[in-house]
Amino acid sequence: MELYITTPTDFNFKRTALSHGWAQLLPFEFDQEQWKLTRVVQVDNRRAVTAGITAARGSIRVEVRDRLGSRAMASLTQQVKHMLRLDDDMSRFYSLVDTEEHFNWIVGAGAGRMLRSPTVYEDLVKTICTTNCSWSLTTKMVTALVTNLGSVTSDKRPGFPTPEAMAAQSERFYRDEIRSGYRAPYLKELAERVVSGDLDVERWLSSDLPTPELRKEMRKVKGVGDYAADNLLKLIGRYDGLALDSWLRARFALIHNKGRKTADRKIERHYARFKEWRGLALWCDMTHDWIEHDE
DNA sequence: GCGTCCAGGTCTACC
DNA sequence: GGTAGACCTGGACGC
Repeated sequence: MELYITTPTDFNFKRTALSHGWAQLLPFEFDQEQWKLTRVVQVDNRRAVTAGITAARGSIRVEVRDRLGSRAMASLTQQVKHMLRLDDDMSRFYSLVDTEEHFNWIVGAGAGRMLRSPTVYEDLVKTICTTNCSWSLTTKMVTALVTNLGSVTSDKRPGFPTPEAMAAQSERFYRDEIRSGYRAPYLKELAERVVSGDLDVERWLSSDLPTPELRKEMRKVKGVGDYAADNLLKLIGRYDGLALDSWLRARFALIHNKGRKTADRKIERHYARFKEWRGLALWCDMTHDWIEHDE
């Protein structure tokens, strides 16, 4: 069965799907030939389904092979909208960048929506798996988590593991099977805190806390430092932080400083005029050429 | 094939 | 508040 979700006029499916590396991490998969995003989605407590997501005229087409009831369909719709950020209001960001020659392509391209997972928990685990390692190791860790612990759909695709499934594993499991190294105790502790109710990371999405305070909350999670917290803030829709990592620093140096190493403060000054949108302005600036032809 | 070096963020101890 | 060293893995490199 299939469903169609109307998209905002400024939405660009390609730019969103490939906004950052998340589409390469299970249980996301991206087929660049067909421009199809595949994602395993947990539609209720018992069932996960595979959703094939493609762009249609003025909407998103979501295809599932399973028959779903109305509640499961509503859950699927809500999660797809969340992942693609269809409810995000980009108008303030667009009005800010539209006045600048170097940035106004963002408006025309409909860029700026960063793909995210259905849950903050998944984004948090994945972010921890991006720290202090190569992208190939991140991919290995996430693949191992999903294939070892994810519940399986009717077409045998594993979803992202629940906090309960992760909390039930030993630290040794995370070291030996997931290859997460020193992150092993962090991942186990995080899952245990979420299961016990000590930590409710989903509430970060609707938190009233000012961003610096929320950032402090995030940094209390073991394994979450400056970069990881800023990255998570971006994924929940707060773009005050730049989330500078080695790739971004090198990329900025290449584009704006003739390849010379650049101090973080100089990068911060470069985007300061975008105020609470500076992290998004930076990200769009650095990924402009990821899509050859915008539509 | 083996050993060594290095990159990559965060944590902890220390000043 | 700032800094140094440890943490751990995989890739690059030299032998």
